[in-house]
Amino acid sequence: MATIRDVAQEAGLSTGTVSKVLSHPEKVSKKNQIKVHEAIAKLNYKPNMLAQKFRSKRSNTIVVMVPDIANLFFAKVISGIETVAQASGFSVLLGDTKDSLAQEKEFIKMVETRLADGVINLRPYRKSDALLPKDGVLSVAASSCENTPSYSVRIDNVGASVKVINHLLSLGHKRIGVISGLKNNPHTIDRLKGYKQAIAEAGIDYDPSIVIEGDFNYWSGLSAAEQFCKMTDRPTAICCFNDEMAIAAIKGFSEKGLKVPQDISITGFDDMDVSKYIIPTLTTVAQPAEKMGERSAELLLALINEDTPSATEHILPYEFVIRESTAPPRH
Amino acid sequence: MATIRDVAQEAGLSTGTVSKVLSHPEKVSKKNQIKVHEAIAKLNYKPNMLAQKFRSKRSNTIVVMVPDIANLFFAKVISGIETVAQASGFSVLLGDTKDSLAQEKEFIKMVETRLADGVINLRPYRKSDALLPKDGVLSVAASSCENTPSYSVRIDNVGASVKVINHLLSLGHKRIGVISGLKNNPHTIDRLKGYKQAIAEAGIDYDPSIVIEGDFNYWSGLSAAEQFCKMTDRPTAICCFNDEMAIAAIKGFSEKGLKVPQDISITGFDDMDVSKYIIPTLTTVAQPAEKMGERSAELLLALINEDTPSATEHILPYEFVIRESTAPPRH
DNA sequence: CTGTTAGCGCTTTCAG
DNA sequence: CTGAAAGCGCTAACAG
Repeated sequence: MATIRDVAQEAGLSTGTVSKVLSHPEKVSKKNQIKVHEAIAKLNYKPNMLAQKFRSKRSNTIVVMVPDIANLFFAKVISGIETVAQASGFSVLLGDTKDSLAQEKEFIKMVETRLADGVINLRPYRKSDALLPKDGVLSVAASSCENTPSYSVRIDNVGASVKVINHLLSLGHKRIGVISGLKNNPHTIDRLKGYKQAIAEAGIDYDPSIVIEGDFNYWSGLSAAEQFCKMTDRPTAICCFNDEMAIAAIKGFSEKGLKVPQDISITGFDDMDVSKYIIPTLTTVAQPAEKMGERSAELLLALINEDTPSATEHILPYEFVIRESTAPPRH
Repeated sequence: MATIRDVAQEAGLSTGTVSKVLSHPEKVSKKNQIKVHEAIAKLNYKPNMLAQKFRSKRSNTIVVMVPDIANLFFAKVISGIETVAQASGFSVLLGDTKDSLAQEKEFIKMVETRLADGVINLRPYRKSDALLPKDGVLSVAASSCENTPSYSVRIDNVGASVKVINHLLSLGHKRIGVISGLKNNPHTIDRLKGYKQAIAEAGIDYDPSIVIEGDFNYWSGLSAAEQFCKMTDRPTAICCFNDEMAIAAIKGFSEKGLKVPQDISITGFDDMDVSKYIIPTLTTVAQPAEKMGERSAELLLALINEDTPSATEHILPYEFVIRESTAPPRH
């Protein structure tokens, strides 16, 4: 394996000059630049980046921690991060934490040990369970929630939730159920806050019996739908806290002979691709996933370059998409 | 930032001993181990992994090249890779190539420059467009196709395709259409080969007019369905080369008033999660995505450890899942 | 078991 | 503009 010294020897120059040709060619005479490039070609020399990074104390790498990479929303955020990172010559180290705090610690250690320059966390978290921010660890939270204790990028979950409920109210729904995420999940908390706020404004009392806890996965949506079917005073509309559970609910109600949206309206959250494919297409809140990734990466790179970002919280616009799954209630 | 020398000084020992405590503690006396750990804690020392990797010439990193990370199938393969890599103390560097060969070259360079020990490629390729294998670059192809010129992991695409068509034939279908992927995509080639093989065996002539080229994306499936609707001698069943196009086709036919499966049967490929959610649920070929990722990682790690893997081609079992979207044709 | 020492391959002053 | 030389922080002989 050829080293810089071999190249120097081959070119009849010093290692310092060769190094300069690679990083600051304008400071080397044209003649010697050519000599060096010829030697590099002849020896098929590839600089050892590990040595380069070690020496220059810059890893040019960021780590992205994700609870579950096989989740389309996260995958899209990551895609946005990659775009920005690549454009700046940064690599992204993927950290699939499988929702384990121990794993998160492991990945944070990567930046403490200089393997990476900073970290983007895709798990939403509040002060209580926050491993971040941490001294000496540059970090930003993507897809975060209210009161995130560090640089963060998110949508206004509370506002989006209010918008969904107002849409249902305006269609004439009075009894609106919820399939939420896990109780202590930050997104659940924010979206539930919006729900309560909206119905309160409409003069409707909060009825916990029609707020069923899900876990953002398909099966929990299905089982919630079954529970709703058994109710004597069933809601005429259900607001689901993500698309996956909404799609499951549609399936669940259909199987019990209820038609969506004629018999019951359903809304989602996220706007996954499939949400425009299914029958009926889903009314939902579109999060700008790729954009959120891009912004997070820009923020982190700014931090790494010791710029001070303009703001701590970056709240991106969402879009409320009305499709076929919502309609006025039968009376 | 504390270095190993600071720790050595604090503990009243040499750097060699400190280093050994970290890597081979059994070769150091208990007493000194304690001293070292105390010094580490006191100084909040974190070893510089960049120096460590540089010195030991092992990056303990693999790069995964993926054409599009926001594709659930790939995301699942990656998840499998992560699992195995993490268990062996390896990190995975994510390389979203966005289908660009130039980007692939960039990522391959990472292993040539010792930033990574090897690479897993998720884009299927043949000899013609192969950047890999390459001297000095350990690599394995995950989700590959026939005639992949390197270590590879895949399912038997030809056989799976035959199975799908035989299922449709056994239901009584005689005119079976195809929505394929891009013509020169290796998976398209393998699956089309299976299709031709199966109808030939059934004594049916190949009719290119009912084989419509898609691109594995939703919109191409939708437009193909519309083309089929216009045909006077429309097929009674359509074999789609992935689930996304199959789901689009179901939507397309439904919009034209055709019922699936009563009026037309549809099959997919991949078995994405949504395929069991949609209405009707989709008959499809389930690829063991996570397993494929795990196997690929195991293979690459073996290569890195200079073991010689048992085989070059690893063909994993697929599962043919019969659901609601296929039924006998109306006559 | 412990300390000493010689680098890994590269970048970066600093003279010339 | 170029070369010589001093390390970056760590590991791995080797000698004691």
